[in-house]
Amino acid sequence: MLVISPHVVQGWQIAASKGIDDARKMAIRLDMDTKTQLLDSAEHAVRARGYDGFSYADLAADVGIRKASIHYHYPTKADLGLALIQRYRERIHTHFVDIAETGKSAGTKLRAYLRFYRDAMEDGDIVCLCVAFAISRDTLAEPILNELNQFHDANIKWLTGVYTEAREDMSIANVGEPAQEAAMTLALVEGGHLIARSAKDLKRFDAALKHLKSRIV
Amino acid sequence: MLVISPHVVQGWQIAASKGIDDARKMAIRLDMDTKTQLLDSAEHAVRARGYDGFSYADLAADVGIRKASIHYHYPTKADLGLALIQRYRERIHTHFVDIAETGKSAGTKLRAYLRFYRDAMEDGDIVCLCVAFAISRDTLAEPILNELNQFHDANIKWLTGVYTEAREDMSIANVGEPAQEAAMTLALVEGGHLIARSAKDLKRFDAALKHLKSRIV
DNA sequence: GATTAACTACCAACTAGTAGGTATAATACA
DNA sequence: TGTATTATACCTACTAGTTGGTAGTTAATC
Repeated sequence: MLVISPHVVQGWQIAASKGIDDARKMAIRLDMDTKTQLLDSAEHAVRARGYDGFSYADLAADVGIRKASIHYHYPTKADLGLALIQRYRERIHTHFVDIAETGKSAGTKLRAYLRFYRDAMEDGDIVCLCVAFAISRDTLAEPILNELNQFHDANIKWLTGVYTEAREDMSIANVGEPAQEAAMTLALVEGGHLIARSAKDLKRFDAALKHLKSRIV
Repeated sequence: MLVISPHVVQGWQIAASKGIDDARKMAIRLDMDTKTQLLDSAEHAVRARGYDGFSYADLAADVGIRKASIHYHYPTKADLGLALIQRYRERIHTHFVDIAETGKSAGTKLRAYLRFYRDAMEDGDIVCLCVAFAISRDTLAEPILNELNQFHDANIKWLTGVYTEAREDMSIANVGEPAQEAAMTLALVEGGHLIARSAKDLKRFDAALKHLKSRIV
């Protein structure tokens, strides 16, 4: 059952719905969902230039509405920041579940994790949202900080599970303490993002991860 | 031979010099070298809040001169940024030379490198200058970007040397391709800085590096 | 007398955010 | 079914404060 409310419905879903004429369909499809468009634009901006590196004016120009109208959707920048990281965390959670459900070996799961972080960089010009947020740490509101910590904890927890599994199925070589391996892996992908971004070269990311990848049998 | 020029002389050096009366000595010592004070303050600010997270107003308040006076020493923010990263790179270069000259094993050198990056975090509230700069990458002037790349290259080169040495003296276990190990190590310390900063907890840095450290025999 | 290192007093552009208005759509009700 | 009300999603116009940066002045030192 589809409810026509642009705030929760994706463009492609609207296109598949019935009872409204084609012109209207296209109109909704074209301006899509403003709230989502704002999140998409803001996320790219933060990941490319940092939380202090983008403004409501940039956002307005990118999305095509007036600056003041953004405040209708996200009253303050902190509200927008929170929505940003909440969606980000949900997205990565979904991905974790998807990988876990494949039932493949721990090594294959780790490979999928690393590929996810690599793909997230686009052409090496954006980093993980949490890398960008970490820099602005002490200008951030408490709820955002809370989400930031939960993001890291979720990563560590998931990775610890994978390394624990790897000790049984032997799909990764020389597995040490799973929690330690997890901390190392997270630092490696986030650091990999950073040095790849510095040089604007994805090969740096690959170089940083090659050693770990070679341990996957 | 000491030359009394506040631009290049440290406070403790002036205190040890002769030929100027005590009152003057103290005066120079107290307001130290404004240019250096500005660099120190700016470096801490960038590493704590990012390049876009501090202003000339913050700096002026911290150092105790007026905002406009900063422009006398560093005409533009880009000039200040460049001075910042140049000094940073020189400092780390000196440290590399110091470690190399000890003539100790490759493992001991790597341990010194890791300790240097750990100490640089203070209580987990500042990151490597280049981590902060990487985020603001596309708002940075060309010469700063150049320094940023040179910083990374210097790290990779030095670490590659250490790992090459380690293959001979066997002071690090299971050494793979030195250049790859170097890329991994740099990503690890920079990523370690980030996740430690996110949680404001140095233990995260230690956790991330424990696996690598355990390979040092 | 020139240089150094500071100052006061600006400026234009930009920052997040507010006030109040408008057109359109959804809903409530006679 | 037609009409009034309310909600949505934008708009123009504005504000107070901040940003990096400039112009011109002053006092002390080489």
